[in-house]
Amino acid sequence: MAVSATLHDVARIAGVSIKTVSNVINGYPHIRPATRERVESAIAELSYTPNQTARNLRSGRTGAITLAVPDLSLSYFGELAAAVIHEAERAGLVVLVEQTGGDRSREIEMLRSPRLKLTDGLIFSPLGMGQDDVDNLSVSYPLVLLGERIFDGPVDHITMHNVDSTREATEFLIAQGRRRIAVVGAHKGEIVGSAGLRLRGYREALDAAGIAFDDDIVAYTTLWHRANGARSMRQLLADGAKFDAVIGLNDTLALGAMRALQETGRHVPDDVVVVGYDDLDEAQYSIPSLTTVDPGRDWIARTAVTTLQRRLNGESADPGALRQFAPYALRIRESAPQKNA
Amino acid sequence: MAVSATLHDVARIAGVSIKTVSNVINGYPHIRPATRERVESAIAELSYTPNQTARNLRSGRTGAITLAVPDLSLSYFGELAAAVIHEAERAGLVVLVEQTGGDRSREIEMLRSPRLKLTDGLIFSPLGMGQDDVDNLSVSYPLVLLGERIFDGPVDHITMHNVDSTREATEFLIAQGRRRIAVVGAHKGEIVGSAGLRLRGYREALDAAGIAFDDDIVAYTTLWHRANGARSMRQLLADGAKFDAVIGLNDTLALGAMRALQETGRHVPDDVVVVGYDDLDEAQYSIPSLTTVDPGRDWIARTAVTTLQRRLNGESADPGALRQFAPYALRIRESAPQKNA
DNA sequence: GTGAAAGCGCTAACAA
DNA sequence: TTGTTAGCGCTTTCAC
Repeated sequence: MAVSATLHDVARIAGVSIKTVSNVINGYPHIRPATRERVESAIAELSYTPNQTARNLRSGRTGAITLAVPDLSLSYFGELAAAVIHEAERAGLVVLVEQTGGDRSREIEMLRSPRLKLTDGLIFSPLGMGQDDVDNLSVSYPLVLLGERIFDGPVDHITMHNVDSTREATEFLIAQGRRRIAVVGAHKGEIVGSAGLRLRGYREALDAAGIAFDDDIVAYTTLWHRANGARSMRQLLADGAKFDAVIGLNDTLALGAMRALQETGRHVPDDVVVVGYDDLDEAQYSIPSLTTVDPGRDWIARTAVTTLQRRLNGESADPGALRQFAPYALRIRESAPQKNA
Repeated sequence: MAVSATLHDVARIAGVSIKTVSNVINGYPHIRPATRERVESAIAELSYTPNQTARNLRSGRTGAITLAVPDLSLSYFGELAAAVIHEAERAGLVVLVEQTGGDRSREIEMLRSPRLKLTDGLIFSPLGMGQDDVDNLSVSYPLVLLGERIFDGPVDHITMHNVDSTREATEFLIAQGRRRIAVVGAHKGEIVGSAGLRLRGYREALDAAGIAFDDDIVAYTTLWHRANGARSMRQLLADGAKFDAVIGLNDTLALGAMRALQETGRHVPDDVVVVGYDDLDEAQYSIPSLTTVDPGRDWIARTAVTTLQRRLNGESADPGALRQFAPYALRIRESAPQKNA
């Protein structure tokens, strides 16, 4: 990181060879105490620290991994990154963070970027790429894929029970007597992807309950942030849509929608109940607090790091175990409370 | 990042020397077209990419910087990191993110960590270290300090107008006719640090308006997150404190406090007005939206990166210009609206 | 316009 | 127990 002493400088001062210095630094046990002491005082005198880059070149490893997410200012990815960095630190790895903006071409470019060469492997959470781009995942470095944009790729993949969990959340609303359940954040025509899968879970629950799907209470919006949640909800209200419940396909959408509901005088949960998806920290402290799906973010972070590390250590994937699903749970709070029987 | 072709492999296939290959890669202009073509097809054939680590060793630079923050799951730091990474990318740098947890000893340890050797410089936002730890900032690599924990250190320092901006926010409340302004998030006995400085701005505004400071409406809490904002507010209410306004020393505290107010039936802004500090994305979409101080986060990120880069390029600091203040602005929203005259 | 060779700082065979 | 030496893959004088 700066002009500093080298192994040779230390060796010269201590009157030994660089090998001996190297041995001392790397904790090689069989060194005469007197020698060790001389080396250590030389190290202290020069305040020598090993050049990490040279070590990397020698060892072929950097001890760093890359995490690529759409944007850290999106709460979900901020919390995911926090968890990944935390887990990586426990594994002795540091994390370089890239932001793709969720843009397909930037994601593809990122996969081939020479900048990745700075790290040993990649944890990648795409948002713009789709099934057609699966070939781009055939890269020459260890890669762990997160999310639901691409399936059956040639890489380890950690994903959520999107369909099951959203079905369960919808069933919960139906069990509370709700029949007109609006959706905020759907993506037109999407089959895979978080939006498509969660919408499928929603529809499966409706079907099972014999409730007709009504496209008039489904709001479509691309980027999942608060502003779009609020805008979509205002649009639904302006269109005169009638509903007694809302599912935001993520928490920020739900929070934005809740805000729009309340600014037009609707009461949550008395008039409309609202559920989200992600269990952000914020979901506990919104007003009202948000009923939501906890998608197992910490589990995902931990599994991503340990899986990547296994590949870094050369373990090849068990072909049957490439895909791993995070455990989920419905967190029932005030915005869609459990009715007392 | 993986076993891959080297310059020598390419040179052999192309029938040239490695120097020529290197020239082609680095865009050296004077190469015979035929030669260039042979080299390029050899590169393509082997799908060769340069080994970044070797380049780093040679050049003494990595093209990466470290950003150390308390925790990315704290919205402020998530948004700050997003801005820093964005600016760094524009400057051709990648960013390694470390989380210190805001813990003093981990912060100090981080400054000396050999892991930093992987990058060229550090942007450091401490939370636990204080003025007494200033000596730890005398490091051998380029360092840019963010925040208000340490002043007059030997390094570039980017900070906020904490006192002025909070005074202005408080004056705004006073101008709206508020006299009993509670504070959430104060730190007992703190002089420097965000909490101490912001509280000082608050007191200056009170003094100027001839309003007595009342410790009974100041809630002390260490970690600035939603839960503590809510807890502090509940405590104030339980203690029977009387107030007509609340200043949260950051947005998450203010949002938590607002939540606690509303769950006990208080209306914001009719009964109590609330202002925060940070202008998180969320502040625009809370219910009601939050009046807050925009501390110039993007400016901070941009200035941090450009300042660090200047040091990386060997420019020494102008001693008088080590300290830079971000421009701030009060964002007036629904939680503490501007009264119409 | 292209090649040969030194060396960035370190690790790890292999010797002594 | 310690020293010598050969690279890791690249950039960069300095020749030709």
